Amino acid sequence: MDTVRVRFAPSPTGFLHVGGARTALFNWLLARQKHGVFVLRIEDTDMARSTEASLEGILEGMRFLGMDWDEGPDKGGDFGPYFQSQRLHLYKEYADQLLQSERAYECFCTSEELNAMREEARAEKRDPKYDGRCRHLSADEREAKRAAGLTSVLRFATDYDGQTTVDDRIRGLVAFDNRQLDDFVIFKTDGMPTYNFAVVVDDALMQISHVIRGEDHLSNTPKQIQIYEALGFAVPQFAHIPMILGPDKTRLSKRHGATSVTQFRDEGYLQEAMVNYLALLGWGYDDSQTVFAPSELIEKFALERVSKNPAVFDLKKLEWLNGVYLRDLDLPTLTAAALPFFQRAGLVDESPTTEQTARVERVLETLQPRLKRLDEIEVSASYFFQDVVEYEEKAARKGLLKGSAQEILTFLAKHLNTVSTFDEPTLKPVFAAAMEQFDCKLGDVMQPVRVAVTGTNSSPSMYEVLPILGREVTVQRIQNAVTFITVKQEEES
RNA sequence: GCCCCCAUCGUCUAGUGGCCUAGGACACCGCCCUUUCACGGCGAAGGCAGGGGUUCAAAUCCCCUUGGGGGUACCA
Repeated sequence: MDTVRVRFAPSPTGFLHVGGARTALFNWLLARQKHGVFVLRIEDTDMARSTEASLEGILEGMRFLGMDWDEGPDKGGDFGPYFQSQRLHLYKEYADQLLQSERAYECFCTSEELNAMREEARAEKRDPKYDGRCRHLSADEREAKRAAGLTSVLRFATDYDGQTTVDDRIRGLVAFDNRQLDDFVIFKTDGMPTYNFAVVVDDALMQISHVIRGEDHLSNTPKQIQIYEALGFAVPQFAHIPMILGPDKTRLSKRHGATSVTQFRDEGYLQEAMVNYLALLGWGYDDSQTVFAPSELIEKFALERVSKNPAVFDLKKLEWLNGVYLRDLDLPTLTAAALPFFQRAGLVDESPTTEQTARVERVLETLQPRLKRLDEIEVSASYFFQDVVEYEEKAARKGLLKGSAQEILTFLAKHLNTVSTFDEPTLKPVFAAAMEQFDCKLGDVMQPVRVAVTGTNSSPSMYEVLPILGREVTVQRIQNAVTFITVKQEEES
């Protein structure tokens, strides 16, 4: 079998978004599974919108997801260059070939003319297509227009007879009537080729075997097939994968919140979780499995199993999956992944000491079962590193300003000061004593302590939290809470 | 407008004519575990868009309607 050569061809006009990443992923998975080649090609022919920053963002996103490319920027390869802006001579060459064979022609129409043409067509309820008026200009007429200083574009001389059929790996045979097409532009006045032309020249020259891309490209495929044929190129296999939608069922965009891959990384999503979730968007394996490690995806991915219908991006499921992967991490790995988030939150120094790192590790051990995103750390781990300066209103009301909380805390502050070590075996008797003394349930003594030391009413077990904080801090925070209660009570009366 | 694609629980999906009284996962709800919050366990609720065919038999095949998405650029 021939080598599988696939490509991801983003245009550097924004960040790598979820949709693009999913397209890249399907290409990458196929390449890796078939021991083929994954090409990254930058489609930067839109001079006005392409930026260097976007390119960097896209590469960063690709790296974050672990999708390495065999040919492309930073890598080179035998089919370069991999920036369309550097392949102009190639597009020129093939455009000339079309000119020679009269499958392309110069068009001198201005945009005003074109607009008028479309308006008129609409008014007469005809399709707003280019009418081919420059197609049969004589050599003399073209010369005259050039002499008059008119600029021109190159248009493809479309074949209007019959149908063009796309043989799609996912959708089967899709037929288009050629009369639907028009003589589309292949070279712009700015000297750049248009997408529909450049993509064909590149995919053919780069010997791409499978063109896997979003369904939004399906309707343009017949145009491209006509170019392949006019140029005598072999037509690759096509696979148009479904779109990704927002919760409102419209195409996913910034309006729907985070859609940039690097933003997800910054919010504390793991590479594996992200890749797993993206794979699930439009692909499924069987009736039982949803968690797939990257290596498993490479093994099990199949174009045949890609769904035909658009998928709604479900942040909740991504979060759940991220939690699954977070819980699966061993402590050193989790610590390495989470440290930047502690630093960003100002909980530890930029160059943490070994004691700090050890503490972070201990904290993570207790937090791990409830972690969904790493950026939650800023909130859920703060009390391990910083004083509790205020209590959540609800937590204070239910945990401190109720029942005998003040007496219980006073009792605890006194007795916790006497225990030798500070761990579950030594702590337990103290809480038991408090329960007996105040004739109450364990929760009645734990909740006040929890609020006192964390400021909230949700945290890991006190038997885990207290040893990490140590006796001094614990007792201090309990005393602070007692003072707080006293002040509140005075305010009341 | 015209063309193309699509249509199973709220969401992602399994299902390729009988195995379907339609399976799983997330979310939701309830219960258990429990010092809170999570985690975990158990359970409930929830779907074949509608209408016609074909067939002994249809979620599965065909047609229509409806709905959604995409294309129709000198964007990609």
